[in-house]
Amino acid sequence: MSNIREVSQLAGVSTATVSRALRNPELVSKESRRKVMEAVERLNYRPNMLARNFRSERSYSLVILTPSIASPFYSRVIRGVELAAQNRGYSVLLGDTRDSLRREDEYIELVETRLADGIIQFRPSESNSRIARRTNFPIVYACGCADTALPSVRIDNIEAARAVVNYFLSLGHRRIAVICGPPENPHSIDRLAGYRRALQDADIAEDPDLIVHADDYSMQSGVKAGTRIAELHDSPTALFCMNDEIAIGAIQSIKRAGISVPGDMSVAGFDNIDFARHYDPPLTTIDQPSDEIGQMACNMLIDQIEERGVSQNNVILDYDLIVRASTGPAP
Amino acid sequence: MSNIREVSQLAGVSTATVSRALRNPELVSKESRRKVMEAVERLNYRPNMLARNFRSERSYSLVILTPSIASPFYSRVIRGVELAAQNRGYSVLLGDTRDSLRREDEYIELVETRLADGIIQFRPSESNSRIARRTNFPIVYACGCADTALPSVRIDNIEAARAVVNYFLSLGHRRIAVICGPPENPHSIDRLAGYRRALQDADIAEDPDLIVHADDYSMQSGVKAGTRIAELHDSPTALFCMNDEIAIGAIQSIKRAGISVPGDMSVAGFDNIDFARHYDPPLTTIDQPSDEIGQMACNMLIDQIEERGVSQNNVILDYDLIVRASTGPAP
DNA sequence: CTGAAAGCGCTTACAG
DNA sequence: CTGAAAGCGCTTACAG
Repeated sequence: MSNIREVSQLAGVSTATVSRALRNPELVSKESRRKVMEAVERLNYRPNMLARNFRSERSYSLVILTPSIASPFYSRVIRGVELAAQNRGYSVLLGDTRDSLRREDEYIELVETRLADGIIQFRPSESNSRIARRTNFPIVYACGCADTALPSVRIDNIEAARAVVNYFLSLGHRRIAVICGPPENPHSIDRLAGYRRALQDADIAEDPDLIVHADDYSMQSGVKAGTRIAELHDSPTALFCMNDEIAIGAIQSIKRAGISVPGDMSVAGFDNIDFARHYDPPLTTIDQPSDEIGQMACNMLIDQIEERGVSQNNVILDYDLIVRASTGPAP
Repeated sequence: MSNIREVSQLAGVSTATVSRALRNPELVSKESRRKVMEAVERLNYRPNMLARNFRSERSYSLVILTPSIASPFYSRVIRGVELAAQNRGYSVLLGDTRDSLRREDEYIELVETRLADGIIQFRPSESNSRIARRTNFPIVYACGCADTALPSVRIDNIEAARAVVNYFLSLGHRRIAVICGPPENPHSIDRLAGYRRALQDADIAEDPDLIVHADDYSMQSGVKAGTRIAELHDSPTALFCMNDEIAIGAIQSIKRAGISVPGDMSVAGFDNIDFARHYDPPLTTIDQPSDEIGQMACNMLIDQIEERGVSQNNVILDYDLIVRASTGPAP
């Protein structure tokens, strides 16, 4: 592998000129530039980025901290991050934490040891997080909730959940159930707040039987929670699930119990994952602008890194209620 | 930020001793170790990995080259890669190529400029690839086909496809259709070969009408291809789809056309993505050991990097035929 | 516009 | 077991 010295010798200039010709061509005469480029070409020289990064004290990479890369929703946000990062010359390091704080800590280490310039955090909660204690590095929260003062990009979960329930109400539903994620999960808390607000505004008393918590946001948990909904004595006519996977699992249980969707019960999800429109029935859901969230979070993070100032932006993007065949008028 | 010199001064030893105490503690006396650790603790010293990597000419990171991270199957393989990488002290750089050769090239640059030590390639075909021309860096193909001489981890696609068709035959089906991916796609080629072999062995003449090519491996393309299957004059009683997304899209079209699955037509997929078991009907499919493929590919790559020898291993893992409710006896 | 030179923070052969 | 010293390949203030 050739280095900058060999290039400078072949080109008959100093290493400084080679460096300038490569990084800041405008600082160098046309003639020098030509000689350097020719030498680079002949030697098939590729700069050693390990040296460059070390010298410039920048890794030009970002860590994505996510509970699971294998989530249909998050993986789309990650694509957005990655696109924006590549456009600005940054690489993306995958930090699949598998919900383990130890693993998360290991990825935060990457920033502390300079292997990454900043973090995009998908986990909505700051509690127990090492990040909560040491926020002296660039970070942006993506897809989070209102509970962070740090820069973030997200939708308004309370309003979006409220929109779903209001839509049910407009169809004449009065007994509306909800399947949340885990009780302490910030998304669950916000979306449940939206559910409650909509019911209150419609003067409908809350029925604790209609509020079910799933163990997590998986289809499997949706199956389990859906079974409980299907077994209710006084059956609801509508069901709001806090993500599409839970909705899909729940519908499976509900159909299996002989309840038709949406004939007997309307079901809505959240996120608008690719599968939503291909399920049977196609799923009414909240569309989050996943790509845009990812790109914006990434650009905000890089701005933060490059200007070395901490912006306190909390960007709230629009969601869309997508109506499909899984919901209909109250029976 | 403190550096190694400050630590050495506080500990009263040389920087060499600090370095050794941190990387090869066994080379250093217990007493020195203690002093160093104490100083590290007091200064909250974190080694500058940018310097360490530069010095040791290693980035300790790998690039994953994938057409899309937002694929339910690949994202699970990626999780496996990431787990194995973290266990061995490597980071994973995301190379979502979006099927663009220009983007793929930019990621290969990372290896050429030392920012990555090797590549895990998911794209099965080598044609048009820069990799095909410059294979002088560590690389492992994951989930590929038989067409590479380079190290790889995969299942036997021909045999797996054959197993699906043989299973259809055992249920009494004789008119068996197939929806492939794009014609030039290596997975399509292999799986179609398996389909053909099974039919030949059963002395069933091939009917070109029953072989349909989808534009890609998406559900949307499955919908389109499924429509063509549903419109066939002499309807098949079984349909093999080359991945689960196509199968899901196809089933949607088929059901919409009034054909019951599996009553009138059995449908099978490939990959066993999470949604397969939650679809309606739950999907018969080929389970690929995604996590194991990812971990093994990663470990093979790191072995290659660290031993600096190119192993020519082609590892072929077992698949499983998972029978669910989307398939049944021929009508 | 250009070059000589210092230096980024480590690691590692070498000598003791 | 330890330290002094060289050096990895760049970048960049400095002087001209």
